[in-house]
Amino acid sequence: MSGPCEGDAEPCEPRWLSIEEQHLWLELREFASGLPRAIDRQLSQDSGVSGVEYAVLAAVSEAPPDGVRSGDLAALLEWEKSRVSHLLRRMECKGLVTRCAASDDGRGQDISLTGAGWDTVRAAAPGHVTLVREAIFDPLTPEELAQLRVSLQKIRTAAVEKGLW
Amino acid sequence: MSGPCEGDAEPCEPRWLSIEEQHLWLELREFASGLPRAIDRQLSQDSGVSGVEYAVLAAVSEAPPDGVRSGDLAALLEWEKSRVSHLLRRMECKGLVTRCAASDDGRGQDISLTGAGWDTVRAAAPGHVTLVREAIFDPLTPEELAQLRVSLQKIRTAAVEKGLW
DNA sequence: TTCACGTTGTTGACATGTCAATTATTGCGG
DNA sequence: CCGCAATAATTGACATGTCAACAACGTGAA
Repeated sequence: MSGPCEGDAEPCEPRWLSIEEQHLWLELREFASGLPRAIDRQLSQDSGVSGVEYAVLAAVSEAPPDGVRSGDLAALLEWEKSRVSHLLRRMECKGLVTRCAASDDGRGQDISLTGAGWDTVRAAAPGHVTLVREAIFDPLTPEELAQLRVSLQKIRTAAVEKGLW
Repeated sequence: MSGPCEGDAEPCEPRWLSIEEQHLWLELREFASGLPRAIDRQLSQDSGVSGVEYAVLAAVSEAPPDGVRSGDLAALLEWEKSRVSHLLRRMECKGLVTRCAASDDGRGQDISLTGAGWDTVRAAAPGHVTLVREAIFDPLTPEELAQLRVSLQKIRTAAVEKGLW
């Protein structure tokens, strides 16, 4: 990241990262890969579900009781529709969710939690919240938390505006 | 995350997340999944390499010219050894890196960049740095950047201490 | 030397994600 | 009613990551 054309003459337009910037950048990448990994480990060890499975269970559990559309789930989670579809099929095989044809739209599928699905979220939620609290909220002061949220929002907003993200 | 046992009587030990906390948590997860995705898109569109491939190319390019050990690479990137191994095999097939038996240790493999590998990093680096700058460093003030790094470090340190991460 | 053990790295089976079709249905203009 | 573009979701091929087993090599003590 210090730039493989440091000494070049011609197109040295890009402003390479300083040492400080490199450190922050490294920290960000380790965070982005480490956080999902930590969540995954805790959930699979303690509750037998992966992080993505828990995300679906949690999302469906907070939806109206008559079920959610697969597409809405994909939009909510910001995932590919096919990813949701594959995952739902596997979760249906495990008996965590059910898919039944939507009443109003013949194309749609209404997703709901099974009894086992509810049991699993309820069993997994406390440990998950505890992990999140210990890892994120406890180590930082309220001011730091507020600032963190602002910074992340700025980053994401800027990226969306520029077509990245 | 608001807690699926809100009204329970017995084991309501976990401190559920407030609305504010839920928002930050959502922002963090979207960040953790969106950042790698943005990097991946930019790199594959502009340079024909995936984000992970670029990470390896960059890491090897900054190593001593006689090559790096596969294990050191895995440690540096905080990846599984087998992940590095699989990826290196694919990158060798594409002609980006070479693996030759280490001179001192018969088990080791010294990884080096091929000419095409060097060409690829050099071509990809400017666009990559520009993306990082536009997405991360430009939208935030120096104070915000410094605070961001501190916060991320605190989070990671605390998580490592507690055996999470 | 020799043998047990730790280290280095690879492999294969499997879980998961992405992308490009494909299917089925809806809604709408003619 | 018919045709046809848009929508909802699935499917299959493929890329990638994980995990556990394995093979090959080094190291040190008996």
